[in-house]
Amino acid sequence: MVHLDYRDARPIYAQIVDGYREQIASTVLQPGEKLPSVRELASELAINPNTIQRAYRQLEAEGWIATVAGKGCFVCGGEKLQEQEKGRLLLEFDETTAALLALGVTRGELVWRIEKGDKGNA
Amino acid sequence: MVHLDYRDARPIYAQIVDGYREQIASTVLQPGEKLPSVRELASELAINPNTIQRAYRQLEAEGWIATVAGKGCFVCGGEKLQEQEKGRLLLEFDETTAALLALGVTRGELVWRIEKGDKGNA
Amino acid sequence: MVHLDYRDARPIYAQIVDGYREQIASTVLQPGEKLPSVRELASELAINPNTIQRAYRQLEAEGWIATVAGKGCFVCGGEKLQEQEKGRLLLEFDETTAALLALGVTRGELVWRIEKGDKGNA
Amino acid sequence: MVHLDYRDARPIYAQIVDGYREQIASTVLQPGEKLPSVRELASELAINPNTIQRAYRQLEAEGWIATVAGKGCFVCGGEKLQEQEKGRLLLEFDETTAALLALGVTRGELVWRIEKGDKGNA
DNA sequence: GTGGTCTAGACCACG
DNA sequence: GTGGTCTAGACCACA
Repeated sequence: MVHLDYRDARPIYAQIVDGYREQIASTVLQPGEKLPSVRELASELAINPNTIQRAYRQLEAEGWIATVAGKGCFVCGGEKLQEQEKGRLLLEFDETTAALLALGVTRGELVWRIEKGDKGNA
Repeated sequence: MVHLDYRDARPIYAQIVDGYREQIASTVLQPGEKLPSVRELASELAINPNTIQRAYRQLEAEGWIATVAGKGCFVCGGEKLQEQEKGRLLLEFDETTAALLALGVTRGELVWRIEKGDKGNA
Repeated sequence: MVHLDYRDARPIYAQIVDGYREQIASTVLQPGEKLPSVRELASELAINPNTIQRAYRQLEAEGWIATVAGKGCFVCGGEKLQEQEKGRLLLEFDETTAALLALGVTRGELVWRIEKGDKGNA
Repeated sequence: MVHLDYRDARPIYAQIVDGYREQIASTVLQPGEKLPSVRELASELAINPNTIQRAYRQLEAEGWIATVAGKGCFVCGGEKLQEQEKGRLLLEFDETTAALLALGVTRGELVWRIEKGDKGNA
């Protein structure tokens, strides 16, 4: 499922796209898995089916999912996409790191923040 | 100065806000320093003065600058704001880190990316 | 609705902000209630939609309302905001009280002014 | 003296006017007392003499001070003005009280806030 | 000269 | 139809 926030600056359809993109990229949703149908998700989120459809259309255009007429939408097995997403995130990682260093945060503190989750996340 | 990218999804005024926020947060712009006047920056960037004014208004609302009518806009000396910004960046750092780990990037690689700049920035 | 006074020193947008802030703080406007649309209010008050939009933007920045693009602006359920507003008013109350005492008004008279409305408001 | 705050929304001259008005109304400055000269105050506050002059002009127009050419500016003995100011403050007091009651503050708490300063201020 | 306000009207994204 | 952005240009108060 996806979490909607009406106070978020992003339009609803974009929140859905972002939500699924992240879940697919991180393999929370496995390749081949079926997404909820347009009507189903629309009624669950209490929003217009058109909005869902637009989100699915974009996810398909980006290659994250494939829609099979009459059957539903399924997660693609996209290694290339994961690579692309990884590249984007690494860039963001480097930028954030640089900004934090400029603010006086030490490399040691950043390393510590990476290591600290070690116990909980395997 | 600030770099505008018309292909960027963010509206112009937001690009200006983000640009100056970053420069102030990283002390590239020192407290007390004067920002270009509304009209000046507008003509340099070839956009409407209203757009600049909107950006400056938001920077003031966020506490980054103080605007003195008839004199100009000046960078605030904001330790508190830097703390705030640092918190925001650390949050982003953690989120990006989590997403990368979920994608199979190892902690070691992230740590390496942090250390690698060590020679250049000391 | 909001009352505009062109003889007021405050700019129009500020009068609108103050008017709605007061109504929301005093729960005359209940959380979830919809504010008039930008164009609607603009035509009712016979002023430019941009001016309304600026007022709404500020109300949102202060956390009083949430605006949903394409749907409208809605009053937030803000207990925290009411607390904030209460603090602001108490400060103003103390300052006014101090000034009146300095002018020779007795504490008894001020207390009387507070009690006098007792019949009407329970 | 008067306290200036460049981050205050009010223009500088207005801050000066408000500051002196308050001090005269509360008899911190006694009738007949001499105000600092335009040049003197201007250099103390490190602002343009024109700004001081404008403030003094307005204070004179409102009847709080009288300027004697070649001698200086002096506080008027203005009972009528104090009455006027008292009326304005009482109105503000009533409005603030009403707003606080609407927010659920009890009359008892307001009365307490009035009485509490009783020891310190005689 | 500075910033602040406001108008008039355009175009866009969203639902 | 909704709000969001931007332009063009006016007038004002202030320093």
